[in-house]
Amino acid sequence: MNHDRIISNINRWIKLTDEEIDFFTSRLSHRKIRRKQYVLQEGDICGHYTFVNKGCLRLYTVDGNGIEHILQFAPEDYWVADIGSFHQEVPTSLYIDALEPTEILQISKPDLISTFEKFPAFDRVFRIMVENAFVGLQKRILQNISSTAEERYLTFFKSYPQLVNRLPQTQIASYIGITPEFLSKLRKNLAMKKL
Amino acid sequence: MNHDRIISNINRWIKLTDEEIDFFTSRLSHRKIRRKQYVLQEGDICGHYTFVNKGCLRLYTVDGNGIEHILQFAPEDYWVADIGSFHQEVPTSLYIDALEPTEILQISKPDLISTFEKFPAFDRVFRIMVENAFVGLQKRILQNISSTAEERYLTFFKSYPQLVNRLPQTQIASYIGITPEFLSKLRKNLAMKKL
DNA sequence: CGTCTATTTGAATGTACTCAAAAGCGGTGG
DNA sequence: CCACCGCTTTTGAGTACATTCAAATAGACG
Repeated sequence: MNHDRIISNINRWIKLTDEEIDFFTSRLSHRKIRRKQYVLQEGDICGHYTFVNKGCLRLYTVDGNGIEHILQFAPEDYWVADIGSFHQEVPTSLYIDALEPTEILQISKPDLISTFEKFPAFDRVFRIMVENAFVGLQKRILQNISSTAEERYLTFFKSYPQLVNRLPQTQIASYIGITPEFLSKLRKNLAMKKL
Repeated sequence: MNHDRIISNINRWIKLTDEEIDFFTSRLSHRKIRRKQYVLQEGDICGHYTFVNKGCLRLYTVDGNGIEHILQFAPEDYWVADIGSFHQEVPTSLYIDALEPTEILQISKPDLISTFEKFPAFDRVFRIMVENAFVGLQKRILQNISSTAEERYLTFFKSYPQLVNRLPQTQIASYIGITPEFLSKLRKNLAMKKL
């Protein structure tokens, strides 16, 4: 399996030694996920950090009315996990599944812990990764509490241009927190404004 | 200055040695902040992690219409910083100020970096702290995209019971993303339901 | 080709906001 | 101790934003 993508992903934050890279990549397992196949289901304990090499996953909940609410899309070069379930080893209330045929690399919790113990640089790598994700979530919360649905859609459009024409609109609606019907109407309005 | 609170805050995640604790606490600076005084202003580079020993801070933005949107309340035992501005050393778009007379402990970026270099355990401490904050933000996003204002208020009520009667309602409204007028109406409805 | 899902459209409804004004409340100075 | 000031909270009417439900249309996949 080719580890170029995950290595350059990590090297973006910290320059690692060959020894560190070899140790880490030797712990990775490779999996192919079919469309709609689950990587994590409600009730499971999240036992891996998952890196997407190809394809696209999503992280979401299902509420009491059966409506899905998407927390994160994870296309190529993204990490995904239920961090709370992973670290505290409690059952997750989230799902991860594939929106497309997807190839992933995973590291298990024991392997990640032993990596932290052996090479503290990885504590730093994962600290920085979470910090960046944290900042992204803060921006999203500000959007949600301060903007209309139209503004949120336009922000999504600018932030993830490669995903807009790749994902079904229902998924995008679920991510920005509106109904698919209303997103359809928003898009119609936007199209009319621009003509 | 008394460091009991911050030490027990950190020991919650990792048991530190006396040497680690002494090194860390010797780098902390103590400040008293008056009500409405700024700890961070838009345009500054966030140069410290701030721990609240007493009182209450808030982290927020001001939008183009002059409306404040609150990202975080930081009462006793909470940490607050603009993590993005801190790590990438870019000007912040956030404000931190005091809702009450407040006492804080701060560690500067150079001191935090040197702490990380000398004692890698602190990489882990701060990784775990950010992970926990991250999980909290995920829950808040799910609330925002899946719930009505009334549900969000009730969740806030359950999550921060000690803050509900301590903060002005305008601040809580700003946190859950509604107008103060509408929060007032919600509370009236809730009071009537329960009688 | 047929089936399943996604998208669009419309009417009716509910949720939340705006603006304006009144009422309540705490602190400060005379 | 009272009167006043500034700020928060409440109230109401009118409006805008977003949802629900139902049905029609369009696309995608096997």
